[in-house]
Amino acid sequence: MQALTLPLSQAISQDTVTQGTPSQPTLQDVADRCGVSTATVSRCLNAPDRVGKDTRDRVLAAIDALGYAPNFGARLMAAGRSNTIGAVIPTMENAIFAQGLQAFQDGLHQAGFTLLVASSGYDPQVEADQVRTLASRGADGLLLIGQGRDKAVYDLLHARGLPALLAWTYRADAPHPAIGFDNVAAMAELADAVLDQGHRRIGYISADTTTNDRAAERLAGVRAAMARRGLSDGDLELCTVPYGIETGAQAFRTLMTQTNRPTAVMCGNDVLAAGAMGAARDLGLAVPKDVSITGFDDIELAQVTSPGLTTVHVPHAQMGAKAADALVARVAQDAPLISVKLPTRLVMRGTLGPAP
Amino acid sequence: MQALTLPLSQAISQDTVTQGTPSQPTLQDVADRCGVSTATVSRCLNAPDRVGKDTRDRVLAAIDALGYAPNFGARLMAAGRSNTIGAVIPTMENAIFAQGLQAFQDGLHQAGFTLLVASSGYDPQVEADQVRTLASRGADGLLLIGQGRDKAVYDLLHARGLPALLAWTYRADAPHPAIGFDNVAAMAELADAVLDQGHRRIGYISADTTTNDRAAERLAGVRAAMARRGLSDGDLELCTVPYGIETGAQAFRTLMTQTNRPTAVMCGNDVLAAGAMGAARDLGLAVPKDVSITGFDDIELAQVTSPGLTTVHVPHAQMGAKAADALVARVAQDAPLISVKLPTRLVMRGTLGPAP
DNA sequence: AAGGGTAATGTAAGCGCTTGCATTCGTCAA
DNA sequence: TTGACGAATGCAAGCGCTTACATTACCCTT
Repeated sequence: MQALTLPLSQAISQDTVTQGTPSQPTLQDVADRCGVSTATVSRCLNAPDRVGKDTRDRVLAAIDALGYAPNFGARLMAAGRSNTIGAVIPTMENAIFAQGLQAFQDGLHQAGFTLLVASSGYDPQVEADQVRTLASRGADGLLLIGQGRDKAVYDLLHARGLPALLAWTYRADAPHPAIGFDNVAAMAELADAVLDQGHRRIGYISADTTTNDRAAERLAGVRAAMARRGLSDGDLELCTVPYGIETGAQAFRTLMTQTNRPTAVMCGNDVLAAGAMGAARDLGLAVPKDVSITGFDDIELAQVTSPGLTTVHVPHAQMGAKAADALVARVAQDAPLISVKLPTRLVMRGTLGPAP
Repeated sequence: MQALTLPLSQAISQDTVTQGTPSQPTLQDVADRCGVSTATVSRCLNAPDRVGKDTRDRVLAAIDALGYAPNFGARLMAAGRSNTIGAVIPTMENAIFAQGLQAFQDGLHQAGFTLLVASSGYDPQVEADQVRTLASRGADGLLLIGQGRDKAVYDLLHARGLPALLAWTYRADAPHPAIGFDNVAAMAELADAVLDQGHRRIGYISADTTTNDRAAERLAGVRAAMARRGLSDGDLELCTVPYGIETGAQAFRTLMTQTNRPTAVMCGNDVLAAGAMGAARDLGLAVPKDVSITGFDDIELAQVTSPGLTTVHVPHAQMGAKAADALVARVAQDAPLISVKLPTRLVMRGTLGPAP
């Protein structure tokens, strides 16, 4: 065992740098080896029932023996299909999309599809780039997050004939097929619960609403709920920050150090809320006695804070799985993409209490 | 706004199902449009300085006008390079690899490379499959997690001439280039800190050590530290569970409900530790007064528990960035892959205290 | 026994791009 | 003026695979 204080250390082992030609076995090699044509081998792989049983066995054995694996580029070019679905998500940094994406990937894998993931960092320009990249890589279909993006992107998809499914969003009036939930209504329901506890000064920590339509919708949900009770916009103290635990903490401090501070701080998602929880602890504020805090998404984080975060549960896994099924059906059987609205559910843990 | 209680709902909008041929513009189209050969257009893209300035401008304009994007499959087949790096990680579900991966992706993107991510679910068989898939997709290089995997996988990589870099691991005696940290030493250091607090009955919650060499190494670190103090294996209460917050909680309950229970519970990573924290709360045990808990990794979760988790900080972002640089250099300039050991650091938050 | 049908397999034409080599053409030195 | 040379460009051969169509070999049916 080594001392832990070793400095960042030096070269130890290295791989063998490019030598000879490791050239892969090709269809032709397999064909030669069992005295059939490449067509037959190809059919063994793509339509096994169109090949005689013994030939098939022989071919499969040869494939195994040679360690043959089809060349993706060639296949893509010849067949025009890639058995690949691309996904562009805003970020991989936090766990918001992790569980849904994992389910999505599992679903695809089961159907023999591969998932290509790209992240945009919430930048529309980058997202457009990533879509282009995935398209030119031959993705057969795409999963995108949210509705809000440049028309140019939708045009590109249409021009390419590339089916796209939107996720983490659902709006009855949306022009594109989507699978998700109603951000507005879900956050409004949570806001109702908060207002029911007698809170009238509400703080709200939001992600940037200009490039993130889910964030905008959630904010709209709070506003709607407040309006229904006759509360004005002035009763909502808004603080917009980038996603992150630390930024959430800062925003919370900002909200709580002003005069006439809110009695409840609602957050656009659990990550921000977790940050707020930490800041509350540091400020010596008891949750929910001194201040209530809520989140949104119900990711793992929400169970870990103390007390557990009151939040909105989103069926991530179900959404990912259904999205995979839908896209596979669309790509493989030309089934139309259909919008689906999934139910969300309030999860009352311990961070929401009556107004002091 | 809709009622939140709406049932999982039905078809609303659908995309236009396959029509006409959306066929993309090709190199030939671009070439025709400006009266040059495809070779010239290709060179404009791949070796601009080998083309006259005015021709180049004309071609680039045409590319823009036509919205041309190169066909990846064709390019891969003709050139044999894909400008793609693949990564196979155990899971996307929790945040353990998220931050490192994000940094990795950023680094690659900056160098003009694309990242392909696949996850294995800690299943060696699936991992081997994913490696094969990525290889046949023309990945120019691979990032893999940990050292432990079947020799067949390494053979495959070697046969393909596919450079691979291992991450989240570093061992001086390792046969393959790796960038990471010394799991054994890092966990031993943490165990020393625990033992320094007078704990003698140690509980340890581990992930499955048979398919996860990092988990095995961390466990070895604890054992080594204990051995150095003359403690026997009997003083270590081991509980092995799959990764997860809930499984961590269960394991903690198991450890604490037995007679002669441990005074400190060390966990193989922060996710398990977060679960343990929750279980401690539910059992009415104060941390660290009644029991100490430690984690490993220092992911976001670790800041969110109350009190904050005492853990081992791993330089995820640095690791991801360096891995990207190394692989790009290897692929683009044939630079040898070099093993790098990064420093870890104990983070004393609040969950480790003196033995009761 | 002949004709027709079917299942199994082979033939060969691309898919869109890169790149080694050939060609063209203008420039410059002798 | 001529030849050599280099820069710019064109030509065309693949890269490994899929698939429409052609061919072959059987097995039935009448």
